[in-house]
Formats: sequence, structure tokens, C-alpha cells
Amino acid sequence: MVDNQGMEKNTATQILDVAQNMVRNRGYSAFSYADISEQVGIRKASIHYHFPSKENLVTMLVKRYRQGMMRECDRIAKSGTDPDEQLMQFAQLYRNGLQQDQICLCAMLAADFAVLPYPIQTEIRAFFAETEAWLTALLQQGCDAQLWTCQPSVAQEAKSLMALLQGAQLLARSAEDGYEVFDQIISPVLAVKLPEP
Amino acid sequence: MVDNQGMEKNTATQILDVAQNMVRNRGYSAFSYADISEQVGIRKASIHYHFPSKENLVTMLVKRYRQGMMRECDRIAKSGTDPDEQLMQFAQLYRNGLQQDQICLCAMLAADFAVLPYPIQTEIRAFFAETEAWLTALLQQGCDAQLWTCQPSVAQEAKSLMALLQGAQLLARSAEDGYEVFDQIISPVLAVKLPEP
DNA sequence: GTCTATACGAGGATAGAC
DNA sequence: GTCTATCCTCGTATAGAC
Repeated sequence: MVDNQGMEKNTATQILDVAQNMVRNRGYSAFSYADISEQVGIRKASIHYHFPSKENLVTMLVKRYRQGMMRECDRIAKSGTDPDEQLMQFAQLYRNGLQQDQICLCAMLAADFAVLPYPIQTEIRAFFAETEAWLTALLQQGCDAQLWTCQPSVAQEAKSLMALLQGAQLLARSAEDGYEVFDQIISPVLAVKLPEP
Repeated sequence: MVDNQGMEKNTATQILDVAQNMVRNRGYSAFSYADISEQVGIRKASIHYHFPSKENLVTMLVKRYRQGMMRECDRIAKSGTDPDEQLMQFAQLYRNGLQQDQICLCAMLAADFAVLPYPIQTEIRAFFAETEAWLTALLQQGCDAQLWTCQPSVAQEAKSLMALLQGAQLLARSAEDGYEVFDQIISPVLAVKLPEP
């Protein structure tokens, strides 16, 4: 596994990394340039050099997050495993966030939707549309391979699965043992997807 | 239907009503005493007479919301209809919020969980525990009446359903047509609950 | 109970030196 | 690129008059 050990990450990337953790954990309104400043080790004013405004910063953040999500999905798709295994890996993406008490960036921003500038809203919609499209294709593969059936349509099943995963993250973070709650929520529904014994 | 037409609501109640709309729509960090002040028609300082701090205000808010939810659930339970009809009415509670672009108060606060004072966190946990208990009992009735089966347990199915409903609200509010998305998400899962043709 | 006035800090943002 | 210094607004909260 190649990582960045010893490599200097540029400042803009560091800012985005910290901001991402903050937004996923606290939401749009509850994180500030001062928070980023502390963790990155530069002054508040310096952040404005890289990202002129908060609106700009978060817009860039969602763009990057969207690309990252698509990369992950592509990786899963190209792994060559069966659709049911791919579905589990997809669910795993949501499960991973829990270790730092984080939910999906766009799930958090969907909650904050009413206070977001329009450009950010647009990016969020794009994220959900892309993710849904990918998941729909995966579900269709499973149907074709007779692994499962989707009623009344693969598109609706995809939406339902996304809602389930996001809701599971939401419920998990207010629970003491987040992982256990998440797994309990996921298991009945994903079990239904597998062939009957 | 008896309503409060002509009745003066006391100030504390008005404050809670406005605050509830605000929190459900914008979250904990993005609403202020100034917002309430405007809509209720009194000064910021006057709000502090009724609720000394924001923490206190929102704690009271969640307590009241929790009681309201339990009242609604009791009403459904005592309606004498079949479990499957009761389940639809329960889902309807979540659907109703959408008309004002609002999600469940506690779903919103679950997203904001990391920034909430401890007393509020406690109330939210209590809300979810109560709701889950009620829903578990309803699902059990349906099992007993052979209307459906719950795998691997009614408790897990209850959690899954709550996650689905909250996730559906989240996805609905970032969509142009919220109701349509919500209904699409709900229908595949709730349809499974009904007897096979 | 509600008001005016005010304290005090935090928030996002800009100007200009280095 | 990053700094210091500063602006202006908004946030929660308190004191004290009415």
C-alpha cells in the first residue's frame, strides 16, 4: 500500500482534508476558518489565499469528494468480484466513516441544505445523482445474474439503499456503539438481496 | 377537528414552535435568537426570560417533541386499524414534514450530534429509544398476525425502518420534487412487508 | 414579561507588509 | 504564500429600567 509518508502535502490539500473532517463531523455552520487554522498551523487570513470564501472552499470540497467517491466506485466495479460482493464493498464505504464519528459529507450537507449557497447545493445534487446511477447499474447486474430481484425497479431500489445507508450513519452516531447499530440496520436489508437458502 | 383558532398561545409555546421549525430546517448551529425574535415579535433579550440559554431552549424543545411523537404513536396504536395500516400511518408522520422542507427534529440533531451539549444528546437518545420500542412492538404484532415476517429480528427491522425513513427525508430535501423521491424510497421496502400475491 | 442598552467573543473577510 | 492588523457583522448572554 503506497502512501504519502515523507511526502509534503500542499497547503490547499491540507486545508481541504481538515475541512472535510470538520464538515462531516459538525456540519456547514459549525466549522470555521479558525478551526482549520489551528489544525493546519497557518493563520486564518492565509486560508483566504487558497480559498477566497467559505462558499468557495466547500464547493471545492464537495467537488473533490464527488471525484473520490467515483474513484472508489470504479475500483469496486473493476475488482472483478460478483455483484453481491460489490454491494457489500459499497456499504463498507459508509461503514468506514464511523470510526471517526463521521457521516457522508453529502449526507451532512443534505441536512444543512437550507442554509447552503446555491453552487454547493448543485454539487450535492450531482453527487447523489452520480452515486445513484452507479448503484443502479450494479443492482441491474445482480438482477441479470439472477442474484436478486428489484421491486418495483432497480432505480427505486438504489434510492432506497442510499437512504438506508445514510440513515444508518445518522442513527449510528447518536448511539454508544455505532458499528453495532450500523450493522444491525444493514443486515436485514442486505440479507434480503442474497438468494434464498 | 378542534384547533386553537382564537386562542392565544403563550409566549413560551410560540418560541418553541418557531424554534422547532428553524432547527428542523437549518440545524442547531444555524438558527439564532434573532431569528426567533423576528418571527415571534419580541426582542432577543425577552427570549432569555423564558429560556435562559440556547442549550436550555433546545433541551426543552426535544423533550416536547418526544412527547408529541409518543402522542402521535399512541393515536395510531389506538386507531384500531391493522398493523400494516398503522405502519403506513407511521411512515406518513415522516412524510408530513416534507411540506415545509423539514426533517425529523432528532434526525437533524443527530447530524449535529458532535456539537450538542450533553443534556440534548441524552434527550435525542431517549427519543430514538422510545420510537424504536414502539415500532418494534408494532412489527411484532404484524408478525403475530402473519402479515409479514421480520428477519433476523423485529428489533433490527425496526432500526432499519427508522434509518430508511430518516434517510428518505434527507434525500428528499435535496431533490427538486421531495415527495416523489420520498415515496419512491419508501415503496419498495414497505411493499415487501405486505403479503405476497 | 418585555424593553433598551451593552458586554464580549467569534465569524468571515480584506489591506498591506514581508 | 504567509503574516499582522483591522473591519464589520452576528451570536449568546446579562443588567437594569419600565
